[in-house]
Amino acid sequence: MSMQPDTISGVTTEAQLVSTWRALLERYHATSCALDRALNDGHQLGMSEFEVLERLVEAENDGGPAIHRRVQELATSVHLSQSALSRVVARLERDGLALRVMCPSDRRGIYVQVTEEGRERYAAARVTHRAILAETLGSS
Amino acid sequence: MSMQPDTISGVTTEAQLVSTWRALLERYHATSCALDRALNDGHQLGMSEFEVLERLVEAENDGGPAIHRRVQELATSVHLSQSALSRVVARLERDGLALRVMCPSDRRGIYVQVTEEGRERYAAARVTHRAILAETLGSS
DNA sequence: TTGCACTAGTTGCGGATGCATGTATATTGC
DNA sequence: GCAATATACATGCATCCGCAACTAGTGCAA
Repeated sequence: MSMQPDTISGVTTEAQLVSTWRALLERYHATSCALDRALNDGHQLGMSEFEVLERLVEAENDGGPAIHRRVQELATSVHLSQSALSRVVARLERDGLALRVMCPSDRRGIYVQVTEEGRERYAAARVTHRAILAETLGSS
Repeated sequence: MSMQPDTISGVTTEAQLVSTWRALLERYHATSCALDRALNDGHQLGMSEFEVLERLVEAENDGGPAIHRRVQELATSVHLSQSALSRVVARLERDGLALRVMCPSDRRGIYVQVTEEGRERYAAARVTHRAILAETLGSS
């Protein structure tokens, strides 16, 4: 019965919006489920852990071996709350994949540094990660 | 040092795949966070609850007022595990938005039926939902 | 210096999810 | 008809997440 969605102008239709959103959800869930399962099964790594490791390794490659990352900076980059990121880092540290280093200039801040084991674990997981992306996103 | 990504052919580059995936994550998180907050604040509804209500209402509109949905069917439709969906339905029922009806032909199965209050709550939330989609996905 | 507001990160807590399992019902093979 | 197997949903449990509160450190101002 009710009011039709705004189909008249060239502006995005409500129905189009919804179908875009559903497609986005579909792709997101398919990919993240496959990723999470593959990373967990093959590398004992959650998606969040992988994403954080990737940022740490990228930062190292970009800026030389001594560049680390601030916790907050990492949080926005991987779309997690600060508290969630704090715990991801705690898990990485517990598993020997990263290190918390006190920032000397501001003793509240923490630098997060990937360890050698972290680099190796990431390198291995990266192959799996890219393969899943190719499988799942390639056939979009 | 290492091997370059497969940049040669017209096939999707690894780097393209990753940037596609990151963009997807960005859009997903931005939209789902905004949605979840708006639905919670304005309508006491989680995203999962909203999605399930939407499926129930759609089923009613498609097939007349007596059509319900199987739990498992709903689960795949909203990208939740069967157990998660069982609990979503439990919450909807607790809040008076849906009803579990025993399926007479197969007494293991249950039909989920939206209540009048559920329809009203959905109708109100729908406006918010579409507005957020327009804001967040429109400016893609 | 001392007081106060602000920032960085951590932690208590409640909620949502997936996996494995449990319970009840249906179906199949004999 | 009956045992074995499969299906549909519910539940115990562990994990992860966000919010709010907390701790520690910084900076500014009187």
